[in-house]
Amino acid sequence: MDIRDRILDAAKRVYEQHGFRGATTRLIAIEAGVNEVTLFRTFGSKAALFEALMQNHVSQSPIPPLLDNPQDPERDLTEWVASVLGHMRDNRALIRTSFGEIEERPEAAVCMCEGPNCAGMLLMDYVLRLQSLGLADPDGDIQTAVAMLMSSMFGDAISRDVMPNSFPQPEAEAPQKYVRVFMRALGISTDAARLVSRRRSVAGD
Amino acid sequence: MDIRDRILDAAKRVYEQHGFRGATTRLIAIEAGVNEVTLFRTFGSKAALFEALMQNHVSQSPIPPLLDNPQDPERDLTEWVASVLGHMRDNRALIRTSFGEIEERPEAAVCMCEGPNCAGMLLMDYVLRLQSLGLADPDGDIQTAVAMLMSSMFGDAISRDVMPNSFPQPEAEAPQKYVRVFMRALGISTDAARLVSRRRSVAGD
DNA sequence: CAGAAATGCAAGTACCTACTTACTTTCGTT
DNA sequence: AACGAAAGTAAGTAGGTACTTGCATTTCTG
Repeated sequence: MDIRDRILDAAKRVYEQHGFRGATTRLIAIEAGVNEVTLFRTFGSKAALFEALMQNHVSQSPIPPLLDNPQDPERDLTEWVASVLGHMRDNRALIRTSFGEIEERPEAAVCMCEGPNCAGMLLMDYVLRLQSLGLADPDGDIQTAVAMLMSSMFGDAISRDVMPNSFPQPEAEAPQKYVRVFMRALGISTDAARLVSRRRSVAGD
Repeated sequence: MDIRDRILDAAKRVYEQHGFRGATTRLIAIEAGVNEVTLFRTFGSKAALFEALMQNHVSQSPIPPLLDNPQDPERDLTEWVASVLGHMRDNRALIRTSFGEIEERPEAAVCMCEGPNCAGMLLMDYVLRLQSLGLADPDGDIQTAVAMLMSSMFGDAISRDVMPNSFPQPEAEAPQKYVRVFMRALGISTDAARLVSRRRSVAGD
């Protein structure tokens, strides 16, 4: 592994645990198994290191999988929520730490928001498509429901380990439970889904 | 104002902005308008100061208002959500900062969770009461819906200023919107509410 | 194998940190 | 006016921080 990447990796781990101020160049160098001087020779300064770290993170953060034409909404949504929530959980320490430093270093948090922001728009589009297909109540407050589902994933990802009893159990079934409540709020019933596939197969004949 | 409280107040402000490491005793003393030595004479150490700060915060954090017997669920819930969300918003910097330091100093974050934890239980009780009164669908996933509403408030409080477009607009109407989606997910209709008041008034005759 | 580039090592700079000590000033109470 | 408690002031300690410098060592490359 490249020494640059090794330092970036170490910096991420140390940052997650100690924050920007606590992530001393000495700690990062030790964690990376390199000399502290090498760190400065490679990145120039601590600030530059963290800039590179953030760029690195966004560039290799998987774009949330797009949802193709709705077929089985519950299955599609559950799979999607599981994926997005999984990604958020994997990065919970990073999200928490950068959010905690919003006041001092907003860039990091803003950078962490890009993914969820984009994911929310995808979800919104998907539900609007459902609605225009007549598979969701025409008077449902989609915008609010989407915000709530996104917040549910956000909250689950960063708070579950602190207050586990406040979240759906078991952890693995959370995506399905969130999706079911979400669908119910928007009047997307499983029956409607079946109706569609029937309608589709008829139209396909 | 007592000098102790002045220091505690200043410490809170400085901590919100700079975190534990960044909240130097020097900065706190300047912000409080007292000498740094006075700070140490009053609290003994920086650690003790922050312990006092947290105790102070929980002690003067208003217990979320209890919900009495359900009358107009939408109005009750909206009022309650507005109050809880308002409190969370007021403390968003504190919540974010302490959550960001969970890995290093879990006490602070755990302390911030007490309120929401208790609020969630109150909400759950309320909805269970609605359900037992036949005012909510008997097969609704109350636990999940409550978790989602709590997460929605949490997310709104700490993320709205970073990604305003991802949350219901305008800000002031967010509580009502959250509650309506919540009620819909659990089959608590406004009609049901009217039904009750009618039932009540009949019973009262 | 030779030269160059990358890395390690030891030491040092200038500054910040929590915290202490010794002394002086302010101020309310008697 | 006298006393004592609470506050301020100045200085210092011991350690940590980002970052630099000079030189030895390794490692890669032609």
